[in-house]
Amino acid sequence: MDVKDEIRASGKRMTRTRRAVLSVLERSQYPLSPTELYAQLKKHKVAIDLVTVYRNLVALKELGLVTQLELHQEGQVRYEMKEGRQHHHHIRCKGCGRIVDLLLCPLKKLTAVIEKETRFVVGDHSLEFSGWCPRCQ
Amino acid sequence: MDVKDEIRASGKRMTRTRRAVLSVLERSQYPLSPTELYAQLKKHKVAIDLVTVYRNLVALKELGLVTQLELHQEGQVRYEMKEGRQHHHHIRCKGCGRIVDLLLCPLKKLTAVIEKETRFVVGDHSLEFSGWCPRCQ
DNA sequence: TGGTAGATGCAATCCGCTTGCAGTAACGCG
DNA sequence: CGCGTTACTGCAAGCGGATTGCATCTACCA
Repeated sequence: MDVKDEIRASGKRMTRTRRAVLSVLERSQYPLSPTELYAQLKKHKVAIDLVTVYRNLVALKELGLVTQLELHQEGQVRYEMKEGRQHHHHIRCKGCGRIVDLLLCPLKKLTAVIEKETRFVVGDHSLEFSGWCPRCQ
Repeated sequence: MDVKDEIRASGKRMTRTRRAVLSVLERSQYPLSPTELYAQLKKHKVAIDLVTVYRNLVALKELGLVTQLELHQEGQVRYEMKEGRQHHHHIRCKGCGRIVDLLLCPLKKLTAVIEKETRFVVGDHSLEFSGWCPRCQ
């Protein structure tokens, strides 16, 4: 089942703007904020309103096609395609803002420990690093 | 050196409102958002403006007396007293919003791995869990 | 190809947080 | 103890990210 079918199957529609939003997200090397995504769309001459970008991101998140993340002390959210990529975290440079994927997650074992200790049922976790990238050091 | 001396030593002053802000933070069992802190102060009949709460939190953070944290998907920051407490993380209930301390941090070793892998110099990290507390399950 | 319900654009609004500025008060010094 | 410096406060206004209401448009299936 491709993306269009997945969207249709949920009763949503594959529109011109939705296609454009997906296309920019797919091409991006790093997670985009709604504003950055909007800017990209404008650069590609796509006629779209910022509100529509927000609403599409919500819809795609509900469908499980994109992941929403909040980087440490950024004060805004970011989105990236989920599509086949495994669970991972990020590190962000305090100098230039560059964001890099971390392909590790040390938290699987930890979840069991936490559930035992707190009697919570653990759902999500958020783990983000910040620091200084090679160029900004 | 007590809190008042620390404040004075940095050229700042121990004012009526700052004392009140510290007092509420010291008594709280969990990290408070600026708005929650403001509400507490009002409840205790302290005459203070929300802006002053914000400015005091910034000042206390600069002094290293309080820690600012951002819980996963909350869209606001929280503050807690640092005072003698060791580095820790939190878990928040998606049902009732209750916040509980986790007295562990599995990330000391991980930092070295990340620095080697990415060539970043790792500064801060943020690790927050959410889930369902015993009562809300 | 027409009907209908999801999607869009625009304007307005919300909410957390910050800034500018004039007036107030903490506190070290004489 | 009172004075002056300067940090602090309150009020109003502003800002940026995100959301909502509503009239209009359009995807898409019968």
